[in-house]
Amino acid sequence: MSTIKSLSPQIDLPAVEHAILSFWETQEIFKKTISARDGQPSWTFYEGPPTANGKPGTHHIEARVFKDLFPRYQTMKGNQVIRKAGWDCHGLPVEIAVEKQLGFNGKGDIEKYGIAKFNDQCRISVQEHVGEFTAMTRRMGFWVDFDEAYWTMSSEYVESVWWSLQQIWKKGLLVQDYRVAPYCPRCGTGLSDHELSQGYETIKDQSVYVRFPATSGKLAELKASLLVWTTTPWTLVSNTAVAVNPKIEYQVIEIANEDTTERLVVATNLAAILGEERNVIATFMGSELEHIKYSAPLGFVEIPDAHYIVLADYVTVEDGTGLVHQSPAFGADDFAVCRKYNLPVVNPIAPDGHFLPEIELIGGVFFKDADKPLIKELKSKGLLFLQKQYEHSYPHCWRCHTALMYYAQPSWYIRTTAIKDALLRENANTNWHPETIKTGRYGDWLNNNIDWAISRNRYWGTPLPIWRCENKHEVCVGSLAELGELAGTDISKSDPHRPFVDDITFNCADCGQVMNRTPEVIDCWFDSGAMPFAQWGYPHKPGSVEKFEASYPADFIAEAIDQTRGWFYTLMTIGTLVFDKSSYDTVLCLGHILDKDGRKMSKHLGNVLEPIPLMDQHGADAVRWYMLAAGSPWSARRVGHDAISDVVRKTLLTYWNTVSFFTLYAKASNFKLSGLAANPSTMDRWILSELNSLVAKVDLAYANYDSQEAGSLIGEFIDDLSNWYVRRSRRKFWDGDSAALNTLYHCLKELTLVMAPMVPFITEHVWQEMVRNLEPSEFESVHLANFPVSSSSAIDEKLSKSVRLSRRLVELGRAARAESKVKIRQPLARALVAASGWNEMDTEIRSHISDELNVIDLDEIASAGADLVSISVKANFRTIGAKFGGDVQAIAKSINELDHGSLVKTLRESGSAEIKYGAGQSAVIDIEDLVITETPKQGWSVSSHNGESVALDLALTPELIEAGLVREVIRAIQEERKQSGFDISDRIFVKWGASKQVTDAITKNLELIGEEVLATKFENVAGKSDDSNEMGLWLELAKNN
RNA sequence: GGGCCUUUAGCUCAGCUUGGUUAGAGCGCUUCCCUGAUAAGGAAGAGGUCAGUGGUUCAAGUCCACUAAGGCCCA
Repeated sequence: MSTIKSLSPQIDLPAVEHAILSFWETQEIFKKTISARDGQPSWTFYEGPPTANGKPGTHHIEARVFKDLFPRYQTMKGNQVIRKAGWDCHGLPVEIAVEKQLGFNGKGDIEKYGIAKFNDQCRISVQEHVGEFTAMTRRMGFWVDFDEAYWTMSSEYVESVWWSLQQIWKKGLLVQDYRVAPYCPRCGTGLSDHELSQGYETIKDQSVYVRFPATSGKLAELKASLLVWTTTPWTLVSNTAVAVNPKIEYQVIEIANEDTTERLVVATNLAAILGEERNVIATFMGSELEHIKYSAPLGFVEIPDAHYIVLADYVTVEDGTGLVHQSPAFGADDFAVCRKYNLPVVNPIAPDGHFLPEIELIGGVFFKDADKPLIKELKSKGLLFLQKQYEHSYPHCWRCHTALMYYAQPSWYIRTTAIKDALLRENANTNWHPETIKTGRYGDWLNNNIDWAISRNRYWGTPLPIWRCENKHEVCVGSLAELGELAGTDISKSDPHRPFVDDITFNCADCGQVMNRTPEVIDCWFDSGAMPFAQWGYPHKPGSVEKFEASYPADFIAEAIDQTRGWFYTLMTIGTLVFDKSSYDTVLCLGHILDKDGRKMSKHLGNVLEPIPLMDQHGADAVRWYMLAAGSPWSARRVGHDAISDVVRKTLLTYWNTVSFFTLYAKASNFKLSGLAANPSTMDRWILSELNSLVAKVDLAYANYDSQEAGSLIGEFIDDLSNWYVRRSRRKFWDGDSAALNTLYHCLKELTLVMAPMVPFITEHVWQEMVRNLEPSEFESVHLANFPVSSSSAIDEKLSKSVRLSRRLVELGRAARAESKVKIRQPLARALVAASGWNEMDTEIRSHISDELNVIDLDEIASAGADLVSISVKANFRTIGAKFGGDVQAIAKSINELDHGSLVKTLRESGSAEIKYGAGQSAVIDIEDLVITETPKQGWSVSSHNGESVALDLALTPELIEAGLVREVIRAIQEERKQSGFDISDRIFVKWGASKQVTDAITKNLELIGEEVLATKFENVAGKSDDSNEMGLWLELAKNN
């Protein structure tokens, strides 16, 4: 039998965590948690790969904490949980980081530098940042297998992605089309809608109201000008038409303009913008205006056969003028409308976002910068009617923050609209947390689904594996081997990236022409969405088919809410496209992490909390607990030092100190582990009941992915254990009571197991230092152990209720004490209690109340005699309301007017009473319909709440006063013991002196005092006293072992 | 412009599903108490128009409608 280690209450959590980290590492605990479950059911989790394009931030901890908790829990429940790390390597974010590093400014620079060299730099950059993510991940205790990590840039991953694209292509769902799409002129690429959704920013633009003089038809006869509103003046250069809604009414209105008058055409509902003084000259329906010509606002570009009114249903009268300027190259609606009228698509802007150099005035100017000179030009031409600042949210590139333009361009699409029904079906089968996302944010998104624009005109990404000849014959390739076969060379060891793959050509099987690869790479969101199969190199890599099939779909994924249209979408969509089945069952959708003032963390604001320093200051456990249990995981949460140190003080240290307390007394009494007592005391039964219900409830909470509930249950139990069970059982621990120590040990051990998935470090420390110290044969690590099983027979609801009542009564008694100004150390003769449930209360529980309140007797208030007690009652609205509905107020009034004492007497004797109220009505009530408050009439200090009262008898006798003095003396000696740093089991020699009254009290009670303070020898030193305390008590202590 | 979320003490948040007459907790502050583990624990106090308006109801922080502010998502 090993001796028990006494653990200091002082603990340096971060230091302990570092020790635990190396223990896990050297003993390979993580690997063992997986190999120990060989042959057990598997529980699948997919790691959403972080984009390795920058430093990890505190917000990265959030999702990773959840991604760690549930796998740890499932492992303890006996499942095998494979956790493969992953890295999202491709895409614009990486390219942009490298561009910045190399001082580039656009695609031209990259091509000059060379795509091969550029992509090498991207590869290097990814590897650098992966190191920082690994360090953070390791420090926070997120167990994920880095050795087997998948990299989206690896050949096997790219080939797997190619295979899936080929599947989609074979179904006819991967096609090229021309469309107006959001386009970043700086990055030179289109953006997908889910990328777009990340970059809206509220900006102020100049909106302009411009006159387009009509040149034909009725409007020309009336000498009217169309009044057109736009928030993008730069698109006026390529104005092609003006759209009106055929079903909306328009007016020609004459207004005074300085010395003259002018006539303008606007929608009737929007005429107010022309001011109060206006004359309506004519009224037309939009449909009557079709084909009326107008003179183009700026004549910078030739647009033949254009500049007339077209009809479009999408035009509204919500803002502007009801006349919408059309520039088909820069708006999806415009494009569709102009195509219908066979109008030309004229685009004066180069792919780099600058106006073509030959254009007058604004040639070579960046599109956004052209607004100012164009407005000036319109003004000087007398076309500008009104200019107004307009605040709106406008899409920006999610990485480089350049304002996007809608731009007609060839693009590859995945026809996700074709599988919309399947997506809705899969979503319906998905378990969302929180539930509202399923039909809300995400469901809406699916319902309004549009095709996925998947191609990017960039460099560092999975190349689109499509080869075409000049006759537009197409081949989609599914692997390097397949490509090699077509090209007639072995390229299985080649890099599948640009530029090498671009060089591979072969002849078309149909027409014999040379086939070249289409130059685009794909949206990197496709890469990450393909991870369920691509992480295994499916289906090319040997063994991948089995691994994939065993792990699809995932039981569980978790990310922050911004992934609803990112990873959550691509994962589900690719799964459904390729396998007709979504790739996950349960998804946890977390709120964002904000700074302590509720702002986003960003470098500009300087409010970023660096994750590793944060964890080294407070401990990773504290940060984890905060993320999991403080506030709702679904809503945005504020993180600051105060909130986290609160977790340490309140939860972690209280837990640790209870452990430390146990070891201290276990050691002092040579504790032997002997299991739970056959006949436990009431207090032991109570805490074991609480423990078993804790285990059951936490088990359920974890199974439901509710870490907040688990945290609050654990927090309550720690409080019960430390601040009631231990506090109330202290004397038993001093006495080395084996049953109590065994109970406490059992509670701490199971608590440790229950907490282990949330706070893996401190629980491992307790496991090693306490559990394995007492039970060397226990599991090597707490994380290899099994989750405890709740015994329902140990749960005693009545007892639990009774103890809760006793704690409320103690609270009331303390309040009464404070009120009366009689210190708790001064014993009182008795207290009277009124509370329903009092009669059923166990004597042991009652004794805790009298102990806590330091009263000798505790009685039911009724025993004080009716004449000493005053009774007041209030209607219990909840029950009376349910029975009598609308009459409740009248009944309450009648109850109030009755004699309360006799009403309660009647109810207690006969069980019911008739209340007359209103105009001769009556109601029969029972005792439950009243809230009864009983208080002694005088000479008592009383405190009541919700019908429960505690009254203290304040009368003091000489005996009580003496007992009070003795307790003061004991307390003073204890304090002195503590100051002197004696061990808790040291026996002492007390030299003392005091005032006359106190000397008498001490002399009479030497034996009692000696027992309490472990004094084996006393000496009253004549003439010694200390005036610094009320008792004049002077003490000198020495060891007397 | 549309949708969703939030708004309760100086601060952070419960409570709202199922309406009930003294609206809670933690942090902070003041005063006090208690202490053979504790960085703890306890009591009292100050601090609330439960964002606003209207409605339903005997009764609204809670249900309904509208409004405002903030946030998120979308156009």
